[in-house]
Amino acid sequence: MARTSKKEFNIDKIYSAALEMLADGGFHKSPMSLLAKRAEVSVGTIYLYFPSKDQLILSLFEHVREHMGEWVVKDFKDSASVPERYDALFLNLCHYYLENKNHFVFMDQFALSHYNQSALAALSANLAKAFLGFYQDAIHTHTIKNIRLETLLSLTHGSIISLLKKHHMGFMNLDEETILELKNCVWDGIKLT
Amino acid sequence: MARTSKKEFNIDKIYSAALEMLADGGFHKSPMSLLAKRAEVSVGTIYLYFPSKDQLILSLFEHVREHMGEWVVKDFKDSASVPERYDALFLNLCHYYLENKNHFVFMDQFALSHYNQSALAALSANLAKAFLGFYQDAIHTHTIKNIRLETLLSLTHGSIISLLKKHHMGFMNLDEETILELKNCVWDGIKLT
Amino acid sequence: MARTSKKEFNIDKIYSAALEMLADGGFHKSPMSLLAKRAEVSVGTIYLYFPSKDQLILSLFEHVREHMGEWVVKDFKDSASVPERYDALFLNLCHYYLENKNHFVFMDQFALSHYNQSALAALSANLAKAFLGFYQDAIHTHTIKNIRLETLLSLTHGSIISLLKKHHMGFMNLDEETILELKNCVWDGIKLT
Amino acid sequence: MARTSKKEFNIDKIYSAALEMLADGGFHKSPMSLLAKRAEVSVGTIYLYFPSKDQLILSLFEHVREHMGEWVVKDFKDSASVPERYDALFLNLCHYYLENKNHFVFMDQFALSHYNQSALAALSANLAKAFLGFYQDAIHTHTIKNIRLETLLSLTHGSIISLLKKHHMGFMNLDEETILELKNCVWDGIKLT
DNA sequence: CATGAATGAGCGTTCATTCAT
DNA sequence: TATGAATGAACGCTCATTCAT
Repeated sequence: MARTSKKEFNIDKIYSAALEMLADGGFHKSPMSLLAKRAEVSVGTIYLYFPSKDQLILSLFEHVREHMGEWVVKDFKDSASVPERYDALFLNLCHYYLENKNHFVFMDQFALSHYNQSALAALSANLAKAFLGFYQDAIHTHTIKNIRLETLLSLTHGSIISLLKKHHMGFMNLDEETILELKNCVWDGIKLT
Repeated sequence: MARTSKKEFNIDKIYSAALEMLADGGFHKSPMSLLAKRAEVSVGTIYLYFPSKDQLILSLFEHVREHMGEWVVKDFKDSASVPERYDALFLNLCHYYLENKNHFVFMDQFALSHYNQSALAALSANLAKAFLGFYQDAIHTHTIKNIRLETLLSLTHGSIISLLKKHHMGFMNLDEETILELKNCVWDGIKLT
Repeated sequence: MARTSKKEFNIDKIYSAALEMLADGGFHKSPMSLLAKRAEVSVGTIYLYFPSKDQLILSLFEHVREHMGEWVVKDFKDSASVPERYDALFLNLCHYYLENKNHFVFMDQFALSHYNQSALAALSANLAKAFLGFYQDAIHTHTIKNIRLETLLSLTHGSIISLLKKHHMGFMNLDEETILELKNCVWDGIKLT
Repeated sequence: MARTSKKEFNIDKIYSAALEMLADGGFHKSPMSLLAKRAEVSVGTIYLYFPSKDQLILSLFEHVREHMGEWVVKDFKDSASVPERYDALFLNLCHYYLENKNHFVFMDQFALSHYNQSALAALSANLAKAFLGFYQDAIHTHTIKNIRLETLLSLTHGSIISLLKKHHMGFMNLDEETILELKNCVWDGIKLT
């Protein structure tokens, strides 16, 4: 227990420090030595838990993906109506990215660039399942247009990410009203009559 | 004149080589020595024209922005109707990104991360003017909803970029039909009645 | 007693593992952590018995020297004739090195480079005594030429080591016939008519 | 010419410094940074000429082998008698190793260990040719015993190396008389009648 | 103007050694 | 005693930048 706690504690410190550091300075300007300093462990300790910097990034990606997946589908009910599920997914995603700036910046810059493998790969199993469930029901019940999955994902995720980037980069202040504005526009864009 | 031509010729070779190289391997794996080799100039020559690698990236960003601005508003008429102008902007943007993979990858990975300064900064004066003109007319004539500029930009650019990323990363093949699908959805999302 | 046994048992395991490891990969590629794993003890345990890696090598050298000394002069009789003693020393040495590859590689690569101190230091007290006894008798009885001790040692040991290196490195297969060939040549080279 | 000279000058400085450094401290304790300091060039410069530390060692081995090969067969005449050629090879080899301590230590510790490939690989083409020519003539004219090539090489090289190691490690002082003593013993060991 | 050899700070990674348990 | 997680100095190597030619 003490062992496990210590190990998990260290890994958590490393993850947190990595997210902060990468949000601060990007992949370059983020040497392992600085990460060690920020995480308050030695460089050697990082290599005790991760075989390389690349693997650390990969593990961090999976860590964030899981964290995001759990958070976003919290209170999400498969039995809810399509519009309710759309609202839940859209708003939860926005709020998650809004409240977890470091996660957002990391996912945007690293995970979604060359570590990623497919369109849905950035979503955890939970989240992908919720999204696909919503999508199939919505199409099947003629609630939304029968468009390609990629189009739908780009419409929602793409616009959300774009808006949050503006917010986190300080070009604008993203308030709840604007979030709803975007959500309604996207909904109007995909709904059937 | 001959001098100027030589200089401009070299700078063009450097820009082209940089875009290729960065699309190939990202910012790391792109040393100045390799750029020099690809551009068929010496390292020293690059430093004659650009004071540092960072400044080169910045200049490249402006170069691409201008190029894109000129291309996208080609044949664009301020006097056309709002829907026509929407179609022109949307489709031109899509086609430009589709046919200029290196520009897209560069703008997405580099320009929009550290180097950018404001929401519209990624658009050239030409393009920003065309977009704002369209936007004001569209609002004023009650053709589209009166939403924030940022929301509108994220809806269009954000979803376009998201979809093109999927295409250029090889997760999907983006055909004309899908482009139209996206364009229509976005339009349905922003149009008034 | 049980304590001592445990300690000696551990030290033996460490020595064996070290010889294997060093023969496998040389001094580099032989971290203490790997040694600990191979010896099935913890790193800390090794440092209980040896103050440093260098000291461990030194102790290992002495261990091997003693082992070799005991083995080579087994059945060696000071009362035997000079040629008989020559044969015994020469052949025993060859067979020892032949059958103990790890010892040979270690003595050749490590012990004889930095850690050694004198010409005879590589020989255990036993072996040095046997060799010097043979040498003095042989000179005194005019059985061999009156040459310098170092010349004699280099003739025998040097050529034996050279041949065994070829064998253990896989450049040749050292059979009994070749050993005898070498032994006879050396003998012809040092004997007095 | 100036370019070539500068390059060759640097490479020579690197080779010399490497030989000194390796003789001083072995492969470990010989970091590239120290080599750079000793060679009075920067680390980067070394990597300009050699792709890696291992390749540098390999190139150095070939450099020394060629140098040795040229030196040892200087004044060597294929037409000389077998005993004359034996004397020349034996004594030249001894004198070369005697006067080039760093070369000797390097060849003994590195080249002959795991960078080497075969029994004759440590000899340059020149030297190998001279040696094999001598050997074949000597066997064919019944001047020396018909023994395996490896045995012969180990008798000569092995004993020479062993004796020179004692000298260069400071255990003895190798004078001309002792060299002749060894040469004669080996000759007596291999000659026919 | 143009070159590219030379530089050296800085990187990712290893591993001998320590020490809290 | 015995452990092995933790340490950080030191390594091999890269690459943005400079400057003699």
